[in-house]
Amino acid sequence: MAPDAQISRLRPGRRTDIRRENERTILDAAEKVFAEAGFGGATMQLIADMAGLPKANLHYYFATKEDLYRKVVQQIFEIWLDAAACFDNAPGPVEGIGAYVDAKMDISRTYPHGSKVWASEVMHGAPVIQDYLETTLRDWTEGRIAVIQRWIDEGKMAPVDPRHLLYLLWATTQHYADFGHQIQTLNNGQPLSDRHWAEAKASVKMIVLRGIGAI
Amino acid sequence: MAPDAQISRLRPGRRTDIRRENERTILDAAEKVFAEAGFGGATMQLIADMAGLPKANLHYYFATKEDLYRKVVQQIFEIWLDAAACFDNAPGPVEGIGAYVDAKMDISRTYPHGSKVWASEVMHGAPVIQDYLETTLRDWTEGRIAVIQRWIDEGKMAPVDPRHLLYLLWATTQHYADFGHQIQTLNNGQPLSDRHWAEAKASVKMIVLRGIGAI
DNA sequence: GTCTATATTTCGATAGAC
DNA sequence: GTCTATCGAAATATAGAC
Repeated sequence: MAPDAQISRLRPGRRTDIRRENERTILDAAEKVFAEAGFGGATMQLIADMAGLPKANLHYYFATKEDLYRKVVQQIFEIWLDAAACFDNAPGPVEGIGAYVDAKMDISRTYPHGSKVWASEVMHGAPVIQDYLETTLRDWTEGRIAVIQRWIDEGKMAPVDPRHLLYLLWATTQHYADFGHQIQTLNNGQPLSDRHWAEAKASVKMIVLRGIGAI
Repeated sequence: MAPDAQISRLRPGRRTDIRRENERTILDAAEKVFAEAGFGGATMQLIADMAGLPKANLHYYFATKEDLYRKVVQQIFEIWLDAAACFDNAPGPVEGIGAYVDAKMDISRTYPHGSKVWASEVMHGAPVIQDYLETTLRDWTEGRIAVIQRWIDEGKMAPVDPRHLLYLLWATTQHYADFGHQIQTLNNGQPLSDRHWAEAKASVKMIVLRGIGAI
């Protein structure tokens, strides 16, 4: 009897664990390669090498290159949605938008690859996740616009267009991930330090919160 | 004698005109295809079809796919540099930054493809134009930081970090080009109208100029 | 300077032994 | 579940007639 079969009987969840582990390894490698090369520039061979697996194994876990790509895009989108919780239930813009900027900036630092894959997908016309834009993202946006409008009506901030304020927040926070290479080059080739990131967060919050008349 | 040779002798500049015309046609087509498909996703065949020329002609005017791509990236970079003129010689941030936002927003509307190609190039680590980042862009940035710092010292605006202010301006203005598809989707699938663009400009300028304490 | 035909390479995907 | 070998399609680039 093969050793694998023995272990499989001793630990019934082993087979599922292997699947989950390998899928995680492949997804992480894919996120990096898709971000660095784009969908067209990425090759299954590159992803396989990055994951340390034979190319055929990728096709065993993900039927096609597009399936794998779709999973990568979904990941970053869910991370952003989760981070938006701090936006709601906030008493006013200082707390709500301040916390949202902090969360988005942390994500840009932690998941720069995912942010780039999303940006690339949208830039190319969202061929894979157009339905997300039209349903989940649209609903989320309308909900946050309502919150901002309420703050305006309550006199907690100046009457700026909530939609363009959201665009400014998305653009600025994601810029630190998507254009991270440019920022690093302008920082003498060095990655931003903890202090740099803290300054970036503070600068963005200062300009935005004062810009909307909240402080 | 072939008709071409006749014309060539009657109008000595004809041959150069044909070259310039064809190069322009190919560059325009390439900009669009590179923006929509990325470098890896773009094919010489797609660009040739878009330009209405046989694929072999592209290789006659541009030796390789990468040569053609490099020219496209250089184009948008020069357009942005030209637009920065309004930044200098301005008496203060209201005029200088206000004009810069207007100019960058106009470019985002007029050259959305070029902006996307640039974004894609930087996101992938600037493999082709890294030297531009380290020379021209770095010099340009340092110069504008000095201008902003002078405005701060003269009490014309609040003491915000000039570097992060520039990043916010770049991110926000280019967002309307790079994420134009997302913005259009959130605008009920309709492109932004003249009125929409005017509102976007006004919103950005209002938030930024008030955010830096200039108004 | 133009264009058809093709050489050469590379990629996504699969077959089939283990 | 793993991995080697390979197929068929598609891409870049070029050769050579016109």
